[in-house]
Amino acid sequence: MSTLKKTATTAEKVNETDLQIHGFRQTRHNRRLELVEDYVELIADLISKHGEARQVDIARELGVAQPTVSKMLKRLAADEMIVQRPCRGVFLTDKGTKLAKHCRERHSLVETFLVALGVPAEVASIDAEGIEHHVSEQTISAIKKFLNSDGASKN
Amino acid sequence: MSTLKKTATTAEKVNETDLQIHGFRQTRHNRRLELVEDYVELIADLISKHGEARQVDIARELGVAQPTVSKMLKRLAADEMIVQRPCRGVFLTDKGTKLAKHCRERHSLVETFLVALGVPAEVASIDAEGIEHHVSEQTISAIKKFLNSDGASKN
DNA sequence: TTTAAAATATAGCAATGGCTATATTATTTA
DNA sequence: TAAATAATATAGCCATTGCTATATTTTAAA
Repeated sequence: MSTLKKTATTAEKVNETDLQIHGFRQTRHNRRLELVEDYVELIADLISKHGEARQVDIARELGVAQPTVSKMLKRLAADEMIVQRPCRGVFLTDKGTKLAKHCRERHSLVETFLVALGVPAEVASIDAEGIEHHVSEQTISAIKKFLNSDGASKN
Repeated sequence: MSTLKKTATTAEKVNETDLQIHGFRQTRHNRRLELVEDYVELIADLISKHGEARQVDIARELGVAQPTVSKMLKRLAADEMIVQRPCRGVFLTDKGTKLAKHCRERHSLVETFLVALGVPAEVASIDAEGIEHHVSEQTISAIKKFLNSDGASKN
């Protein structure tokens, strides 16, 4: 009945759907990085605003419980994104700083872009939060190009 | 030391960061729906292309194992998104069809938009996969408006 | 109508990301 | 310095999403 049935177990099918598989795999991979990116980005924000990033602050900002943050920070420390100093909060390593910088730039770019498109600021803020992690370098370039020409056309 | 410390345990803080919390909560909520949306969208695609959507096909397209699909379909059936017919694949309920339609439209809109922005088709396809789940109705409207005016300016 | 093959289901494991309740460890302050 | 408070860590639970290995059920074929 199905055109797929006959070859469902053969190897030829693989090539046919390779791109699709790659797409979903890439997306799943991005989804696993989302939380890490949220954390380093938030930690950078807290440090720049308040000079420190404590677990209670992170937990409050993210809307999760403190032990959840504690567990995640352990993971980030294992990944060498942060260092923890007792009762003094967490600090970004070079690696973490680089990632945070990248995320902040990408985040603000996406948010600016949405606002430029006419999305209300509050909604743009929420959408950007989810979208940012899935924006490739090529799309970043395209957005930058758009913002430049858009800005030029309005001046 | 920190400006947060003094009031960290008081209720006043809540209002101050309410929006931020709401943003992350919204994003976490969206993230939980991503998989459901991926499935119904893919099921709709498979049915329209091949007249049926079997677990093996879904698994191959998503790049996961068949038991993973089996488990997820159980959840989708419990959510009344699909009905399962043994050895005949899965079919969308009205509810599932509505969601799939919405997702497909949103997905293709985002992909079209990225291409219109100048993102290479292959990259646009991957990025759209991740982005689509985080695009609000307001952003959809803004994109539609852009595509219309963009199309008009080139005609 | 058995048998072979295909499709689906189940069992059982692991990692992740939540939670509450309860230590433990640092820092202040009395 | 001892006690109180603040910050962090740990224990132990749950749900989700993946996996492999192995049933079980359906369909098709001999």
